Amino acid sequence: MGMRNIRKNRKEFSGRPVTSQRRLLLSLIRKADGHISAKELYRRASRKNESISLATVYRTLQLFKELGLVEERRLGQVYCHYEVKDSPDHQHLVCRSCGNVIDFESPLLSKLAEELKHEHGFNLTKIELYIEGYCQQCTKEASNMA
Amino acid sequence: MGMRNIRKNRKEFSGRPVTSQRRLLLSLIRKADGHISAKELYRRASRKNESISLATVYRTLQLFKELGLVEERRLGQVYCHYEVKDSPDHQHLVCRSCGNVIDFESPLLSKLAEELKHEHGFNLTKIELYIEGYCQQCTKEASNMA
DNA sequence: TTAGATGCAAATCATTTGCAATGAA
DNA sequence: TTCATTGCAAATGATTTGCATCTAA
Repeated sequence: MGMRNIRKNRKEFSGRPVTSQRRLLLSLIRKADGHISAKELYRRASRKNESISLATVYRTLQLFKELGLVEERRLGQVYCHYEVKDSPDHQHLVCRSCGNVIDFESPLLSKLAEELKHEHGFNLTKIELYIEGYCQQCTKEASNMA
Repeated sequence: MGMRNIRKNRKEFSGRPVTSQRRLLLSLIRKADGHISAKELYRRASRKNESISLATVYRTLQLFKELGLVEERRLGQVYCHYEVKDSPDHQHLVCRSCGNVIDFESPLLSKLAEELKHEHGFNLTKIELYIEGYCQQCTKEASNMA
């Protein structure tokens, strides 16, 4: 008895020790709506575990990246957001006014990736779009004020 | 007499004082091959003006951005590069192995911008691509080693 | 038992800011 | 003269790291 649990634990982080912090952080990332910053993840984790440190959050995020569990994205010009890796390929629109992040996807991006491979012989490992602008809502509000 | 010079100076930075630091920095950015980091700009400026400070470099870059003279781009995950604004629309490929930055342009990107406007009502002010991978050279070298 | 993880504090690194001194107009 | 700019040093904010202590296996 107990066999199944041991196996399961061993696998969860590819043989790396399963700690309560790692379990907590992974579940919070999965619960997060799409993407979450290290700081916000730390805030939420602190509610469940008062003594968890920011360093652990960063180290765990690093580990999750290496294990391919999460994806790191730089949104805006300052800090990173993290999201569960198996979420479908998509990009983000960051509204300069309300700060909301809107997800979208487009087949044009994979076409672009193909183009780069063929025309420049580049072997792509990552392709991200960084976009700024005003969302529909904020664009409307601005034009009403004018 | 002198009228022309005064006019010219007034215009150069839209009425803001023309200092030797600003002149130096602008000329160095224009001489730079496409893009340059704040740090490297500071290094080059220091050769001509020993006492120039990094703070001035950052403040001047900030001003140039506001005046629309340069464009700020985040390359890699850490720091920014700056480039003269009237350079044609293009994007960068950052090689993960040799670190070289390769410029390229593609009409697909403006198509994508159009798509976003129509499908999400987004009013775009900036669209950038962030790409990582291995350049042709490094890809070849890696496969020779295998 | 022991390699690897954690918490804490201090360290980095890019960028920003307060302030007194300086310089352009 | 006067207001903006500069240099310097200290402050920020995100992220990383050294180290002594814990803990999963």
